[in-house]
Amino acid sequence: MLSKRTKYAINALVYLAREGSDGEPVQISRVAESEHIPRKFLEAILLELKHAGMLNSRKGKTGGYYLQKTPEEINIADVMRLFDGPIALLPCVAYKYYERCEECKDEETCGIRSVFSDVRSQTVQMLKNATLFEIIQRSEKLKKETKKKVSKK
Amino acid sequence: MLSKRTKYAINALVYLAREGSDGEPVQISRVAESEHIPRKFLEAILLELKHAGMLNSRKGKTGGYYLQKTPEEINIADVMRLFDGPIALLPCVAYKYYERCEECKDEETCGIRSVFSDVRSQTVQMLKNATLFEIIQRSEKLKKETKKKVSKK
DNA sequence: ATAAAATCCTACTAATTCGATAGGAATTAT
DNA sequence: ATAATTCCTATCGAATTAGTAGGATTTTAT
Repeated sequence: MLSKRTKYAINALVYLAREGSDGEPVQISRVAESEHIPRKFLEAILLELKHAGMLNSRKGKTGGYYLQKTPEEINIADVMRLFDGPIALLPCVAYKYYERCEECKDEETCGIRSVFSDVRSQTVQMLKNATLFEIIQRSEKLKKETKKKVSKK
Repeated sequence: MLSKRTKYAINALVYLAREGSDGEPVQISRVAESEHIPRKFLEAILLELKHAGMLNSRKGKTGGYYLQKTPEEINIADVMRLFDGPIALLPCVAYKYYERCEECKDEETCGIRSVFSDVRSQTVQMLKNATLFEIIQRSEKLKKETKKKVSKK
């Protein structure tokens, strides 16, 4: 399961992609209140997203956070890796975080590894495609469908 | 990432599927040594697999563990759920372990949920197909391919 | 200049989970 | 009987997670 850090990060990013589309910075406390995230905790999360190059900030009185990249460029895979580490379920099939399985006899012919390698590929592909843009699009599509349902009743 | 419990469980199950194909029980210590799993830790794991109906055991002098189901019937999804809980990355898209996301405003139109719902479906499908039988088959196929490579050199 | 308001940074903490061990009870073949 | 095995409960140390505290730093507005 995703850690709360990652969940909060995704929600904050989506919020910033929506609210801060004019380029004006949004204050931490606004994001925290709107998305129901503990203020101080969010502070640390946004800072880490900034260090990772996804966000930028302005300090001081009119300060706040805003996207450093476009919503098309920021994807869930990168956010997950940042906070939760590898997406792979086994270290021996991880890409950035590769590590040999201690107990493994022959990595090349391991059937378990073969299975989890496939799972990783599929998952990473889907999460790379899941950009902030894609998420917002999906949600808008779902809202339209809900409206239809309601008006039919 | 998988917990060590789950990794050990999968390795032990594959071992039992291979070694215990005659139906004779295999001792814990044999599995532990062969798969490099701490003996006492493995004891608890096998017991849990028994309680879940995947293994059975014989007590006493000639005792040990053996598969309760066929290798085609035991799959990785069930093993993972047993030790690590839900396969879903968000509680709101889990099947057996469903829980609402506290901070979520509208589950029905949540773009994040939509993405992770797709990821879950794909992952579960792959892991359900990953039976002990499938794993052993894959490993044998890989061994053949390795032989070819070696003999070519 | 100064005060106000924001981000930035370090350190700490309580609770939970994880991996593993210890010790003995129950069971069974010889 | 006894030897060898599974079964069961309790415990432990280390790591991780979620969150808090407090103040340093930076910037704007007056």
